[in-house]
Amino acid sequence: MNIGEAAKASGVTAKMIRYYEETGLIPAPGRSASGYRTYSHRDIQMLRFVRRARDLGFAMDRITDLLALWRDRTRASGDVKRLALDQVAGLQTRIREMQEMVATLQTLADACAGDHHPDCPILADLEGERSIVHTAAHPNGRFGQP
Amino acid sequence: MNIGEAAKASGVTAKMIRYYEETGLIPAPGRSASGYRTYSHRDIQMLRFVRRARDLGFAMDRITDLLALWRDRTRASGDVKRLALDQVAGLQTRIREMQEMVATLQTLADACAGDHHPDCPILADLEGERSIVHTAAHPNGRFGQP
DNA sequence: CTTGACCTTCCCATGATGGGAACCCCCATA
DNA sequence: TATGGGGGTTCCCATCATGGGAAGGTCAAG
Repeated sequence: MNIGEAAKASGVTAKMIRYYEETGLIPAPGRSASGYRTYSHRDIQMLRFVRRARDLGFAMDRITDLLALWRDRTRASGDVKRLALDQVAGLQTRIREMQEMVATLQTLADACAGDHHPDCPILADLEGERSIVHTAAHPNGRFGQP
Repeated sequence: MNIGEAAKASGVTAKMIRYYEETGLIPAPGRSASGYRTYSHRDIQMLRFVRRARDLGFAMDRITDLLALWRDRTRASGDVKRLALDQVAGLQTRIREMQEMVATLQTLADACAGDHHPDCPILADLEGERSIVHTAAHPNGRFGQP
């Protein structure tokens, strides 16, 4: 299977497949005589695996861990489950942060007439000395991994 | 006010203040004789504004719009409110996506013994032909703006 | 043999942020 | 007055996951 077919079969673009290989997330596949990458059924499984893990919001380094467990026939399912539950916890944290944003925005919007007049509590709050905006610490980048 | 004080007063790092200026989000401030940037009270208000808007998850180009309305004394508060409610809608979409991920992960984790045995429905699902993972289209990047 | 669809590598860009180097400026204190 | 420390300035590089595109090689069908 060439990279294009592998991409179609796995849902990972050819570009991304090469990138994952370059960064060591996945091993380099075999090559045809003319230098084309060739992918086995197992490789497709692996690519699908990565794709799905991404769809669950896992960061790349977590996927590295998941793949290691996937390949390890002597793994403990408890290790996999822990990664999954950690991910749940991380997602829930970010969900909570966004829900706070929604609540704040909704409060501000409720206080705003929303007509043709210029007076606007939303802008007033954003510019002011004191504000209801929860100016939390966002340690990793902005909102976490994805 | 030099950039360091402006940073402290606004909660935006000096690095970010320069970056916002470079990208045109905020206008270039005055300079002292020796080339130091000097910030007025109004500038501090503006930086705080940007900071808070970021804390509410607004993308930079939306903040550009918000700043334009902020400066425009003939704005209609309805325009501001619309931006706020759009942001609420966007956040809610992303929240829903993440809640789906949580639900999927939780389902998989519940099916996993989580013991020392290698058998793991989580890994099995991720690698398999069919999966319960909702492989949605994530058009903008991964999970939307921030 | 040509054509078009594929593959290869290489470089560049994104958005928001941080790190750091090399250099300049200002003020207080010895 | 000299010096030191804590500012400031610009410039470059890195991140993370992804896409775009150029320049050139390969393959299969017509």
